[in-house]
Amino acid sequence: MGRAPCCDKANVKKGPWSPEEDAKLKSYMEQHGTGGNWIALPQKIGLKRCGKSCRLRWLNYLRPNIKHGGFSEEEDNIICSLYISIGSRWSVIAAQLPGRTDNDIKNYWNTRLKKKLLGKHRKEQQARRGGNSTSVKQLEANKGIAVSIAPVDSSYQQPYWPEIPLLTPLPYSNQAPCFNDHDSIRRLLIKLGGRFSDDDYQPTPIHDGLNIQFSDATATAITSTQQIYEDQAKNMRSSASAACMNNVAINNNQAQFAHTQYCGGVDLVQGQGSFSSTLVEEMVSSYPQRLDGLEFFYGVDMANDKVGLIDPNSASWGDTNNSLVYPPPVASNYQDIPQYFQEFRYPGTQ
DNA sequence: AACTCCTTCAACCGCAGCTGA
DNA sequence: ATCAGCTGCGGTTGAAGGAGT
Repeated sequence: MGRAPCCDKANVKKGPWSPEEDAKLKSYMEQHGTGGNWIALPQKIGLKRCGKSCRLRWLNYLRPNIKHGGFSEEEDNIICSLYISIGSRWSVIAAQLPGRTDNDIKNYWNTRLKKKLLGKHRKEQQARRGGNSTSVKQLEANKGIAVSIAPVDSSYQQPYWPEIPLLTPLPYSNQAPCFNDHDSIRRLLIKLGGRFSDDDYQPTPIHDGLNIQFSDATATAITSTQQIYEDQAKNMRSSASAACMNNVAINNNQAQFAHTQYCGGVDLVQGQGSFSSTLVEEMVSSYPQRLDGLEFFYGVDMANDKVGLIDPNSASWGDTNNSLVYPPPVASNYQDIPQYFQEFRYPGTQ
């Protein structure tokens, strides 16, 4: 016996919404709100729609202050930076962009930003490697297992490590991090949906424990890439970018590989939230201004627009209402926007 | 003009998590 | 502790329109 359907599929209208339906829903929502029950709402207002469909229509289209299209460069930077940091958690990303919906951002990323980024990245790799790069199609074909495959032969040169793109320091980022206790960080990360190990640095082959079968060549390349990360991390332990690589490359023993990440200039696979909490703590306490997009570690209470300790048990980062009512801090100048993204957005201007 | 291919984006679907009984 | 109902999320689909031939 399967799960009971949320509505009577046979008597439910699908497809595009008519202006009349929009008007009904909008008018009801403005007067009454959901009444705490989306499922019952369509019946109340005489719509032959699934409750989920009503919710989606309201959140993505009818809700006040929704912006469509026309993403600014600032928004591009924020989206890219957050995607790099946290992956495809569109609701969290949307919460950083007032008036934007997760659906919009997701569409924008999938149809435009990703292509631009990959295209740009490939170009640069080709330029650097004389055309020996992983193609976009290959990356896509790997179904989220996108790893820039470095040649493993003896002539292999130092890999290309551009700076991790950095957001302009946020207004509150010069504050001392509030999450300086191990458990708070860990609980918040769990709240955000990750799984985290208490184990500290434990070098583990990047492909260990994965439910993914790599070809020998790919596995070799991943191992090789991991070695590069480890070497880089050892050499650059003092930078957040090294810590990022270190995290991603090493602490994947519990990983559920869900996201294709672009980090540190290399497309790589990031375990879903399997950061070492100690490393996170180290990053937070030592290099707060370099935690791209991870400003939630800084303890900003968005709901009250103040810096302070968020109760990790009550913080709700997916709350789109907050994003509308309390605009998040946004970079206000471009002097620190990474050259990479400037070039990516305005090719050939530098 | 007609056709095909590509891009965009609104909407759908299924799953996971939360909550209350 | 378990279960059912509901919500929220992210991946995917498909219609519509634009671009190219």
